[in-house]
Amino acid sequence: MIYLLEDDAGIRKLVLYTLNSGGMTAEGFPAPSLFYEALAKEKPDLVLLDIMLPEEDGLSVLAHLKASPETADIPVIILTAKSSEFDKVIGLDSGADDYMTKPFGMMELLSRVRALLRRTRPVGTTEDEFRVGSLVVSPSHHTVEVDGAAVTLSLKEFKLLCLLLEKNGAVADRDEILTSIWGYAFDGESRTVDVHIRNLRQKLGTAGELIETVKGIGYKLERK
Amino acid sequence: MIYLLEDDAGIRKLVLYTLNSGGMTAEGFPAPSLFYEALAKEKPDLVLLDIMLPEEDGLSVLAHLKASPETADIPVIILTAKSSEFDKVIGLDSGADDYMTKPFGMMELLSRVRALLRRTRPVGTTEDEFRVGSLVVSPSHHTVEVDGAAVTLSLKEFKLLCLLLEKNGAVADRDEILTSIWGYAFDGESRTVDVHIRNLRQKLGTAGELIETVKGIGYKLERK
DNA sequence: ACCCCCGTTTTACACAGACTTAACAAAAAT
DNA sequence: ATTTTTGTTAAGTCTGTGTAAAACGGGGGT
Repeated sequence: MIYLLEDDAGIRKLVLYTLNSGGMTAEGFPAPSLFYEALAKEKPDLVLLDIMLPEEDGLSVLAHLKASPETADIPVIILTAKSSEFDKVIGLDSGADDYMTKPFGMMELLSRVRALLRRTRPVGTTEDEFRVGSLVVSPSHHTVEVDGAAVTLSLKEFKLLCLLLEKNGAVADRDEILTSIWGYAFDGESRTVDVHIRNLRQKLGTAGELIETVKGIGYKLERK
Repeated sequence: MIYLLEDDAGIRKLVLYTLNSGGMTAEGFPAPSLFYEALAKEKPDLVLLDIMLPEEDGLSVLAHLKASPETADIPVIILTAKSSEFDKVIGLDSGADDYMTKPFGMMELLSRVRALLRRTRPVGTTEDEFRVGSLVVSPSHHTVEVDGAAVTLSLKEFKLLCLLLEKNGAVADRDEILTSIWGYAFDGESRTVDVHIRNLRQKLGTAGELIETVKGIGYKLERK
């Protein structure tokens, strides 16, 4: 299911028609309020987001999506009439996965949607679940268990944990962690990463010992 | 490492400068032949590919990349002056991961390159591992084994060992070691390198004997 | 509009271990 | 034998990480 948030009825109709013709199911919303309503009921696999909206700015909607662990993983393609480079960068850095400048062609839209779905949902990968020792993590559900007990993590902590898990035992160096989770390089030194690692280790309890420090490089999570 | 295949020297210089400033290593090639040559030696993490090229069409180069299993996984961003929708679809459907139309801004380029590397990195889990005698070293995991037993090395020791392994039996002279690991040339004489070599040999135990001193030059690690 | 709460970032500092240095011994080269 | 280069040791310095606590900032509730 693909959600489209776009106030222009003409574009909305056209895009929905294109996506449906392409074998996907899509639903359109003219305003954020309706979009949020639908979002509460069912989480889409992908969101097409217009930046210029009546009630609320599209980037604000994006921020909302990324703020909640429930929806942070949903890939987003930004649609915009502004084509200035600044907006593009802002869009990409705020968590969007792709963007398109109006007017865009329907074939290109299909290509990009397909490409993004392909990237985020690799073929037949339903088992999105990491198991390491007593630790069980499900990125799609945003849940973490240690010895069967649920653990609540903040967004950054969760992302950090997922990054380490994805590395499959390899070391994630500080730069990689920063650019991957924070999206940019800190200027000076900062204890930010350490603090989050510490909080993670603490919250994970016994499983926290799985996170190993590699001095001078970064951190890794031993796959056992 | 990022490879850039682009015939325009001005753009090439600009892009390389941007990428390097952004903390990435990049190398540029004006023609496919040189690109292929480099490709045979080292596979890049990402390729920026101009469509309009002298010798060979860029899409043809892309097809070559996708045809070989060795290089099919390398993400590609297409650079083009044409902006027709048709070309975009062609580009994306032929296996490119992203697409930029000239003239593009350098900040946008950085954003896209970073985004793409972020997406593709966890997938291409390159299992790199050196095996020499009883010694097993994995740079990405920062682990060292001798006769099956884990050995803990400090950062400098580990880098030193990796350097020697990468030389594949050839001698690493002191200057090379210093500039490669310490990043500069010492002014006066110092026993720093010797001390680290000694610690390495000691920590590696029996495998320490693999490190040979080449008097007047440096050190080498015999590949068996 | 205000305040509070919580996630996040910053600041500051202690500490362990890594790194460098110096001094001397040993080995190889001349 | 003398010089040059490398090995070894131990001491001192320094860098990077852990940790606590305070500052920050946005969102939700009152």
